[in-house]
Amino acid sequence: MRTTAHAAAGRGTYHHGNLRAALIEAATALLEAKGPLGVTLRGAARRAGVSQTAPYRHFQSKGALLAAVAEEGFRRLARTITRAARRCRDDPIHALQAMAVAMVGFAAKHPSHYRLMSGPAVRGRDHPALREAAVAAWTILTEAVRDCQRAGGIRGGDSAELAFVLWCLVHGLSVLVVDEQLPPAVRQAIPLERLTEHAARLLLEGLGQRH
Amino acid sequence: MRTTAHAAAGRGTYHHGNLRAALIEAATALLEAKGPLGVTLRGAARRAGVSQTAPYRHFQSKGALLAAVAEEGFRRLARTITRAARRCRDDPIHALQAMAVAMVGFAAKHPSHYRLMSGPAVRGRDHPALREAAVAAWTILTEAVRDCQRAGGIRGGDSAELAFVLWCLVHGLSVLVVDEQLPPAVRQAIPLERLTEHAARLLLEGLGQRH
DNA sequence: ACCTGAACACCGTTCAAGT
DNA sequence: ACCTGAACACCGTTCAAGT
Repeated sequence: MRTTAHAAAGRGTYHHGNLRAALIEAATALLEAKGPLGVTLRGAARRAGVSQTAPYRHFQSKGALLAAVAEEGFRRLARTITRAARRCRDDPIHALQAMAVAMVGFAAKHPSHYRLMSGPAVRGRDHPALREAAVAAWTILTEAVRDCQRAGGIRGGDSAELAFVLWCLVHGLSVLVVDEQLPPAVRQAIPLERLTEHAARLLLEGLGQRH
Repeated sequence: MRTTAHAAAGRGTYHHGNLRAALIEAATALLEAKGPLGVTLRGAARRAGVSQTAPYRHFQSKGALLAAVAEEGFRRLARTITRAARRCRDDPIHALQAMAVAMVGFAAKHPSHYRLMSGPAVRGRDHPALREAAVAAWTILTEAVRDCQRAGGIRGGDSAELAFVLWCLVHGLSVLVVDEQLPPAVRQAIPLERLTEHAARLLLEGLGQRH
């Protein structure tokens, strides 16, 4: 934030400011303001107060800048679900459900950012740091599943596999929300939070011990 | 197909050929060949053998053309899952599982097309025909759920709500596949088809009568 | 080491004009 | 009714040049 204010004021020449961080910040602002199609390398440079070609000193391409923005998104997502889980450390199943709700809530609150994170603009294959951040978020969920298994809340077996199914469900809901593709019949009546809880509960019942 | 051949041969002047269909076809070809970012209004026009501005007689904008391509994708998807279900008409639960596998298979086979269908490039809100096609596909799944309920395979209640949860799960998996975001631990060992079956089974157990 | 300016090959879209 | 050509305001990226 401070960096942007600095650039906006136009006092510095940016010759020793942290342009890299400023560009990530500018791109993020563009993303939230104008959506994925509104993010432009030139636009980010303008917003940071530098020439159109300056970004190439810090990012190999537009994709590399977007990857950095997405990476930051995954870090925020990880923080968000961690915080949600901490609030119910006593009941692992409840914690898992809270994480699911928090994740969908994050997507609903930052649709463009979530879209970028899961979009084709940045493929993790080309950006190791991005992939790491994504895996870190995903690992948190896996560990929460393992906690549930230890506590006897859900069946045994490969926790990564079980966590993956939950991830699919929550990610699928998030993406539908972000793309405004919730079927009208569903969207009309049910608040998002209850919808997520409901979906997670159905799955967790499937993951129960009884089967 | 025939239209493209016709255009490629360069014999007609396209003054009465079906340019609209030819453009949809050209855009689809570009999409499959070069991915979502490779689809261009000018490129589609070139491929169809007309000037850059000709498309505007048939589509209000690039978005409208993309919406038409996405619409066709939903129709193909609907056909695909219908066909899959027909092959096991005797067992509704098995049919539902087959539909899930077919849907993920469709996404894996046509990643760019699936991406476009669920992307931000085309919002259903602005394109009623697209929305209709999407709802039609989604309705097929809902009816399959209802069949299961009648047969006693899964619990009662709002079939749209249950179908929606299944849709989230399958769509989430499809999107992860398309975006190449399957966690390494998962992708390494398990073939996609088995993964889908496994995910669907877990959920369907959650949807069972016992709870 | 970091940044600028001009340039290239593209875009989507508009508008006047052609048949 | 349907299409073309020139034009406008943008892109991402490269390259030589500046400090």
